[in-house]
Amino acid sequence: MHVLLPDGKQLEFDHAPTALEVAQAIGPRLAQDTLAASVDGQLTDLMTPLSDGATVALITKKNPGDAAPVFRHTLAHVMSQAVGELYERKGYPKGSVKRGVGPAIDNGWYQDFDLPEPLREEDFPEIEQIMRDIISRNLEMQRRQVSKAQALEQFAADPYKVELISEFPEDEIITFYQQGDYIDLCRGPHFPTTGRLPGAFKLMSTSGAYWRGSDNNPILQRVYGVAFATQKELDEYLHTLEEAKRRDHRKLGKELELFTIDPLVGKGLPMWLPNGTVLREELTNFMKEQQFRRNYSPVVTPNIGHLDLYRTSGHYQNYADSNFSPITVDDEEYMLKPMNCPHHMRIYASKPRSYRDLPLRLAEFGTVYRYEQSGELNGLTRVRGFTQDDAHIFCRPDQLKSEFLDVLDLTVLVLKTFGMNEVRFRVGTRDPNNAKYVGEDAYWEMAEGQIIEAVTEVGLPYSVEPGDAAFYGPKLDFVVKDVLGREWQLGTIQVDPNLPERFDLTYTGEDGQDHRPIVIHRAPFGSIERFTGILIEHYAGDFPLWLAPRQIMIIPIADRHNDYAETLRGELHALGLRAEVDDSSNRMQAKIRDAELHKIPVMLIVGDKEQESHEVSLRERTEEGTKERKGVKFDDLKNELLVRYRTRMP
RNA sequence: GCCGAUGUAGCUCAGGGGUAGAGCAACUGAUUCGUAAUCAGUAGGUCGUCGGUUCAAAUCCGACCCUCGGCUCCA
Repeated sequence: MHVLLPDGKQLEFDHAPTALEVAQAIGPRLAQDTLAASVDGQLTDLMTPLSDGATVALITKKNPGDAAPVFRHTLAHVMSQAVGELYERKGYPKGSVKRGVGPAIDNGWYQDFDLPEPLREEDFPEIEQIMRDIISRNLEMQRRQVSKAQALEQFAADPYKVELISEFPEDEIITFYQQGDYIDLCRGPHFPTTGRLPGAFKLMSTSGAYWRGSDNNPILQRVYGVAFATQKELDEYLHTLEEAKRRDHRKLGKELELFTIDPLVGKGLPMWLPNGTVLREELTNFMKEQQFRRNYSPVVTPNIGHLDLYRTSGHYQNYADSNFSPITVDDEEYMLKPMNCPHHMRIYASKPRSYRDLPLRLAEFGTVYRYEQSGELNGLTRVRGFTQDDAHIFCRPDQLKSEFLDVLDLTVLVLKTFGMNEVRFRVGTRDPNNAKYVGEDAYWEMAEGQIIEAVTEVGLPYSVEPGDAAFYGPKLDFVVKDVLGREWQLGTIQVDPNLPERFDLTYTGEDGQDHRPIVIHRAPFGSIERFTGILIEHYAGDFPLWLAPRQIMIIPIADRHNDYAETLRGELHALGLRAEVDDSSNRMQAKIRDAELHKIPVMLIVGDKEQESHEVSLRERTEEGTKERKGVKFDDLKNELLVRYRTRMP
């Protein structure tokens, strides 16, 4: 038996060694400082026997962050043990705490419990204290392997573990880990001792979670924790959470008076306030301009449709759970529209189409209504009524790729315009083993191939995710990462031969025969509500000039400058710029503070000097901070602002 | 929908069985000031809703609603 070290050195053993034994063979000091190992690139612990010829890189106290998933996992066990001890302190007999799963996740871990009485967040400090105590006991994490029968006996008192073990194959060797008197079924890996665990952890929250993720199962109590190799990283993470709170679009939406959600109107039904509407209209104008250039044809369709329309499209049957219930009028049934496509299909069908008419690009800012579960509703990002920047491109198979390329081009322009630089494209293809996908193999191969060709041609980074396609065709989603590293799914492009089929859409080809068009569904913003929510957080409310609902605040230093300020406001307004005068009796400093708090990007300060020479003093909020320019000719500034606005520069 | 937490003035929050509090915002008056808070005064609340306990409920109990954190779902 031998193992390889990263420097190419080879170590011989007369048995399958663990990574700890490898470390000991190199030196006892190293063995003490080793936390985990990377074996053939896979994170492993020190207690697991290695296979012959494996390459072993030891992770030591020098860079403990490399072993983060391992110590997070071990901390889940330590917390699990601590919770057991807490309930003993509360007077419950040993074994009354039952456990679900407890994996490491991004930034930390969670552990599910079935508890005799719910855990409260007030209990966190005590649990953390017990955890620190367990760490200071420096318990050894022992790895044990038993047969399935022995495991069933070992965990007989814990129904959740029994359920998991029962599903293993009969001959499976079952691994569990033990520290002190705490034993848990677990695949590992773990730190060798609790004493080597970092102290930079914190219990964050508790919530309910269904056993094995199914709402038919009992609900367990899940406790979340975060952990890092160093206190500094933990502090940074907590700071990021604070930053996320500061950027929260629900908070900023209220402060900047962008939108409101009123229970009397209905939950999940946001109303756009004047400031928010200005922002929304800037977004839709941008998209309208682009669609005009790309020869889209705008259409408008009603907010409800006959139930037969959705029976034909399949939306009524396939998405019954998330539609609003039908409305009966004069013995006919109607439904709030959950998608715009069925209406657009009927517009296509409203007259005979020739191959010369294609591609036909029907675009609509269409408002749709979907019944989202109440617990899902969230500000603007998850709502029951929203508007899509929707379009359906009806094309011939030979036009598919060029149309797809044009949609991709538009998408990339959108991302660039809003400074969303970290973006990921996800090509959802069919899972060949899943029967839900309709249509012929030849079609799928053609459509999937064309999408991947188009994405490659544009030179975008993409991943292919089998099984992620819609049941009728492949799709392309774009996912952006924000400044805080959170991912948001924006728009989507889907290729669909199914709806033209269901609606029996045809065009007359060159050959005089009827042919079936293909439809591309696309929505670069996706939902305008959701996109706006993401934009608010992306800019932290500091919108670029063209998007800022309140662009310019003119600040007269004293009342005698109000008339001059009002003249300037009128001139700016005549150019289409959004300018206001703060003619309150506040001091200039207070007016500036007020404009700052409202995140108004441009402040024009005018006093005696400016009034005499038809100038302004400029104070701007920029990404780099406050920028001041004094003695600026107003006529020059007017032009500058107008150009910036029209060209959508920051 | 499920689990848990929360709900006091427009906003941020204090109070906790016996007359409802502060700061900011609003309004009125004074002040006219050079790059993030001028001073004084006035007004503002069915303490989420409904019910119960009590001589007395914003406070204790119950149900419901909204919101928040998760779970599940997302054409």
